Amino acid sequence: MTNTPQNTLSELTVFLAQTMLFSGLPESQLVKLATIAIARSYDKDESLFQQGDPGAGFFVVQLGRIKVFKLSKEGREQILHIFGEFNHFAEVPALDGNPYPASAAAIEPSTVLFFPRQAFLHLLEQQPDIAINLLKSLARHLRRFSNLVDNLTLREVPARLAHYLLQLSQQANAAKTVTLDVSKGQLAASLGTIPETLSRVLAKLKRQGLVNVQGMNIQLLDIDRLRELAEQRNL
Amino acid sequence: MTNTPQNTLSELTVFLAQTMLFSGLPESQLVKLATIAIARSYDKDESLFQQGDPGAGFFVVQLGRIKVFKLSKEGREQILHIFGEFNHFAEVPALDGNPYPASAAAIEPSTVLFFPRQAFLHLLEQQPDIAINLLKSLARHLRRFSNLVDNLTLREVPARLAHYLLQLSQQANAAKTVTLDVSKGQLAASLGTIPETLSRVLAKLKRQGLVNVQGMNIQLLDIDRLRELAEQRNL
DNA sequence: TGCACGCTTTGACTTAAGTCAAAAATGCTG
DNA sequence: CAGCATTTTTGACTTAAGTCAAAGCGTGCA
Repeated sequence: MTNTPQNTLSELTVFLAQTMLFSGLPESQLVKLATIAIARSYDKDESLFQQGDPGAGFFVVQLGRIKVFKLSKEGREQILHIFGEFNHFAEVPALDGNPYPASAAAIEPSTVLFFPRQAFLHLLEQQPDIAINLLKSLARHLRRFSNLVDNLTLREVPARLAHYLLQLSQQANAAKTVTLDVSKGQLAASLGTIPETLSRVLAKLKRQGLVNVQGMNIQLLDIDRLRELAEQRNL
Repeated sequence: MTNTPQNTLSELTVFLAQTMLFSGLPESQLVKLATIAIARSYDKDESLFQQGDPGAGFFVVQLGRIKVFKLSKEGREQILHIFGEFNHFAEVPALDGNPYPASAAAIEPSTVLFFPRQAFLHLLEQQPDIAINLLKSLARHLRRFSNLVDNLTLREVPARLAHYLLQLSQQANAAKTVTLDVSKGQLAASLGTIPETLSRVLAKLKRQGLVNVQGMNIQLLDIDRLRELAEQRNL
């Protein structure tokens, strides 16, 4: 990790205004926020913090992508979410001061803004608007979790994969061909499985004529049946 | 469901002040809150709302217990959490107006206070203290979820069960014998499994001399090994 | 250009946990 | 207290998904 002090204050405020958390705030508040933010850069695979570390503050992704994940004792990884530019995470430890409940690492070279807990709490007290935005933000995280639990326990791997592919397609406004935004290994960890299983399931979908796979590009051949598969939860 | 208008306003304010969400609020605010609250009673197994229903508002449990759960298409149930007296839930749909992401039902005869979305949002705007409490509350929910995902995907059933039993023991300040607070069927649904599997796992722990089971009472015979088992995530 | 490393795939096998069905236990309710 | 309904347990079986090991690929670096 390296501290990267190259942002000017006005660059920072412009950036902050584009995040969900700080959008709509008056310039004066943004400047204060920019003052307490600490820019940090991370290499690919470098860790930001580990599960159990004291909750020192929260992060806003300025550039790159950060995965937040849990690790089992045997080393299996469950990715909770991957955060991209303008996203923020770890607000809860920043709020309650308890340890981070998960770990975080950069999946590509990344720059983040770190907001130390105390300074942030201080600002929060003064600015109720931030509290409202923070509420929205936590609400979003909660819906994500609720969805994750649903996927992980009530659907089997093929359904989770189909669901994921359809979502990707959605985001690329209903494109028939999608490009994976993470490596297959990371995708497996996001779907709550391992690379071998993902590979086999993809091969099965291919065999059944639902998709065509070449590397990271996946052609969705039969959206209807994929949708059916995604809907069909558990067995 | 029946509306139960028997609370007096002062009874209500006294009650509300004891919830995490409304603690520390001035009397005047509590009265306003009491005015918009609607008391409802439910029989055992009666539904409060279903996944997908429009987010009409949130709930505070006055009496009894409410389970919040997801259902797979095949009817398997995953309990997200069971809320008891003074607990509140479904704040997110009340905040963002989107549909309930899960279903809720009474697991015993229960009375809840329902806070309709619009009236609540109105109060929220006027009272920043409520926003702060709400933040704490959502933070708590998020930590719970994070823990749930950990359990469900990174630990196998025996570890989840051991973890649950130890937690129960903790709550009864380290009692050696705990009484299940829910039926075994509901416990299975909380642990992300089915009654048959739970039954078998309990039998195994018994065979191994870790516990003694008689109905809902479970004697923890070897806390250390239980702890080991709980710690041991996945295989 | 080539080779070396990491990622992905494939194969053979194991295993945790689900399914279905029936028996046993429990607990209400009249 | 009997009798019925629900819950829990047990048994035999199936299956999804994990493990371990080896083989393919593919990309980037020297």
